[in-house]
Amino acid sequence: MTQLELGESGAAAAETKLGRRRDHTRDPEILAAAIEVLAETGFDGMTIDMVATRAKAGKATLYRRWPSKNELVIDAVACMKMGDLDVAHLPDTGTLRGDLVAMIKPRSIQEAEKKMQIMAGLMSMLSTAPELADAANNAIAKPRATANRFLMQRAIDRGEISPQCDIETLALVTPSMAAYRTLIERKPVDRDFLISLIDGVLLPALGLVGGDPAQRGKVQPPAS
Amino acid sequence: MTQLELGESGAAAAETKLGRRRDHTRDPEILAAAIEVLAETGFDGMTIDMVATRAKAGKATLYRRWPSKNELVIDAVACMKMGDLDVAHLPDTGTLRGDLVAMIKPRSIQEAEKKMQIMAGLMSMLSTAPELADAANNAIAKPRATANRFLMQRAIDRGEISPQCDIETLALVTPSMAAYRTLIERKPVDRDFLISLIDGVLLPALGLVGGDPAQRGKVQPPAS
DNA sequence: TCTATACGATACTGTGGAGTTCCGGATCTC
DNA sequence: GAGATCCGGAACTCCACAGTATCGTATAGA
Repeated sequence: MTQLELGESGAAAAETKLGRRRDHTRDPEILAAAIEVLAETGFDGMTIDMVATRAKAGKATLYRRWPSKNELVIDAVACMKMGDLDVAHLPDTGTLRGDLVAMIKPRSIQEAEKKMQIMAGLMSMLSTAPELADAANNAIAKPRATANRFLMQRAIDRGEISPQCDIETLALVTPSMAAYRTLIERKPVDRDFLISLIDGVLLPALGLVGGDPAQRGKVQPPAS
Repeated sequence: MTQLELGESGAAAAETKLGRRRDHTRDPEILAAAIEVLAETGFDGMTIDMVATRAKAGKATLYRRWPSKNELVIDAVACMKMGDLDVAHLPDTGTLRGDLVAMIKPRSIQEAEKKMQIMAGLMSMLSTAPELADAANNAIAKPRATANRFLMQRAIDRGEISPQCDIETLALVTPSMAAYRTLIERKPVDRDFLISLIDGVLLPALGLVGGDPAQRGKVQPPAS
């Protein structure tokens, strides 16, 4: 956003006046390189030279576009658009469990893990750059929770689960626990893990059976 | 552990031979100072001078004990013992909900938030120092999950909840979601949030009612 | 074709922090 | 009290990286 504003409004007039305009066609490559390096080394380990080299650009070129390393990173995170989690592309299998399981794809797992790497790399910067915290939250964290919320709301609408359910909180279960597992436990977020979340936490909490239907009815009433 | 071994076995003999031995009485203060600075500035923002100044020690003194900044931090995290989550001190109210709610104390919330600050500060280092990742996980993450698991197992033993429940996964719900909320969403982990986890996720998933008993029975059978 | 400008590459500067060395004074042991 | 050693403090070296300046080249526009 930052550089888009500059590129499209302020600078453009001056650029067309004389000679050729600044070549913005390579900006996406630079931003992508920044994201890659960020994911691999973290914000503090990342150097401008690394990004420039990876993007096959000169360091000066980067500084012609972004005033500092911080601005570059903020822009890179804000412009980061990964695979679609748009409402239009979400699965619709007819049952909530079907939908949730259908969202487990190797591609989306891999993407989520990369997002988490990026988030880990940003961690040290988040407390001192609130704008970055927002950008990271919007690009990395929110989309999955939004998708979950949508699927659950649809399940409520068709009467599969009770409208009393706390879907606000439940929509955060998968992203939270996947983040915890990746960032802190350092274990892989594989299919088994996600299935155990669905069948061991989400569906039971929503009043649906988990994995083993045999456990239905075995639950005792609460000691009141 | 590292410095304890050195202090008690190898170096001790040499130290007693001549003059007085190295004064290890101030090590805890130094480690505590390191933890404080770590929580405030993160690993990369932390300097040895900051730690030395805060501990009212000389920088050279720190290097006499730990060979590098990394070792110091690893030791500080490993030796970090905060308020007790020992099994012996856990609440026992007779019901699982009572126990879980009894664990919500301003003191423990505050402590958990500090732990998360530390974890955030360590994040950038975790991928390059596996030993640190283990130390951090043991000191920061595991204790709360262990406590939750103990409370749930006790609830199983007294027949309050089904033994089929996936308590392994469910024990991680609170720490995971609290971590996500602190580190990524940057919202406070307050009592309301924890209560909504207990009543909106944990208890329903365990087959107990959540907050509002009126919703019992409204749940439809699963679409099979 | 000519000119102006942006480009990539590279050399340079300045700063900040890791790790080292040295010193005067305090403290323990004998 | 004497001797040895460790302490806190401060000055020092060394290096990595942010940010700047320069240069030869490539290319778009006139």
